[in-house]
Amino acid sequence: MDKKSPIEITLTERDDAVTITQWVYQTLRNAVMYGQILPGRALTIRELAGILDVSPMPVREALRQLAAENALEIQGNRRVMVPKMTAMKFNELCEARIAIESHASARALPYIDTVQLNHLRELDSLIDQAQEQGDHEQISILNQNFHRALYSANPHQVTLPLIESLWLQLGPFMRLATSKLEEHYLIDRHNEAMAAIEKKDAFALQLAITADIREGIAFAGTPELLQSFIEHSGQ
Amino acid sequence: MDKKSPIEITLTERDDAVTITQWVYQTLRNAVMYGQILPGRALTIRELAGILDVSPMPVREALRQLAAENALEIQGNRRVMVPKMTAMKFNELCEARIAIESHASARALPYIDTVQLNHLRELDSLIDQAQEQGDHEQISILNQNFHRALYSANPHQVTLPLIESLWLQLGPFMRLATSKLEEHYLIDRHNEAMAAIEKKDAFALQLAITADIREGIAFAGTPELLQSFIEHSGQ
DNA sequence: TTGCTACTTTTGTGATCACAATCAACCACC
DNA sequence: GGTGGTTGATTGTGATCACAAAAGTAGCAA
Repeated sequence: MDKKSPIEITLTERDDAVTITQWVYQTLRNAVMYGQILPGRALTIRELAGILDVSPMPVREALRQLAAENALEIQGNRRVMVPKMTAMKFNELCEARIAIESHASARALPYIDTVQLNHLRELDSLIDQAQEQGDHEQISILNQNFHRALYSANPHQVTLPLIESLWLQLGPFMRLATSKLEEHYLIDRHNEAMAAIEKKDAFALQLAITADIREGIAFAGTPELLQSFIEHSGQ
Repeated sequence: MDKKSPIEITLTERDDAVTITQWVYQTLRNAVMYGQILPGRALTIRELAGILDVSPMPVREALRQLAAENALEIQGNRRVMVPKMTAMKFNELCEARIAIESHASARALPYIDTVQLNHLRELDSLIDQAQEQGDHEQISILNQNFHRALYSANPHQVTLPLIESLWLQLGPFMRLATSKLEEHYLIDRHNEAMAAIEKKDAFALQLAITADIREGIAFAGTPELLQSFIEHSGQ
């Protein structure tokens, strides 16, 4: 069963209020996002079903859903795997993030009221705390929450699912990157974003978001890290 | 069985080389895109399976896949339906199209060689022909092909799936709109786009794409049409 | 007529099974 | 020893079944 590289998936408690398919979906999604599944590693339904201790059926549905979100790739031989990364693709994903997220931030700005502003402030201070403690795991999660909260202020939001798809595709490689830039992430662009929000300055907000994204992944764009992406992707 | 409004889905020949799930997926996707399924209409797996004359299993998978692409909406009571449209949401979708597609066009520009340029020219002339014949069905399809061909020139393309998701969400309402603006769609922005491509002028290309999208849906933004969207959506 | 309750039906979920396509190991043959 | 074909195991696909939750319906009471 473990002829190929073994898969270590962190299992969470299964809530009975949630369908098995949803639980499997979330579990696999996290495994992809946290880079627990090597890109290029072929996944089989029955193997995952065995690991997660469920029947193959929920796994099938979860895999198909993740494939539809571009988190997984269905090869012609109808095998499923985490897509391999290339330097160019990584760059395209980052630029796409910037284009869509800066747009989403500007579109959300008019809807931000004091309640949401306070929520953002709260997240911002939590990020500062995590930064002091050097908890990069937490920083990454809180940073996502910050962005999500910002875009979600728009009640007619339609781009968030697209953005989440991009996050999912970048996920495993972002983590690889952020673990190495610990000391580089100095400037807190969120403060700039907060200031722009308070001034209702859409352009400044877009600049802050763009800078935040670009700096968060800039060091992942160095040749040696990009090379390591490809090596990891090559299985 | 037909207590609710009946569903008329155009059935295509099923190719044996293709899995049933894929066929069901394409069939349902077209049905959504062409507005054959009324927004708000609750869909049941068994009903669709009966219409398509397949077992419930492929329908389940196809529905889940379409839901992951935001073509369908899974309600809390785990019922599935085509999402209802609102004026604000329609506007958000259009602006998202402009943001992403203009970005995608600029990103594709450097990769367009003479072969792809000729392909685009061919599509452009086909659109002109269809326009002379007043075949709006064909115009709509060819227009999509034109955009898709343009963005796909980028070999590291990552935004096309996101764009297709937006098209899918706008699909049924776009058709409602384009049927009414027959005489309005006069200026062929594709010629401008072609000129920008030949000059390798990214900014001009973005402007042309933006104008093409905005004009194609501008008349759908009139209050009365938006009202009709909501009425149709209200089932 | 209106509101609630109990019952019946329908529906989504998930497990199991059958089958054809695919993959992997193996062996014969050049 | 390397190569091509063959057999056995594995896999995805799709059908069928069982079950609990949800929706719909009928009946009764106010």
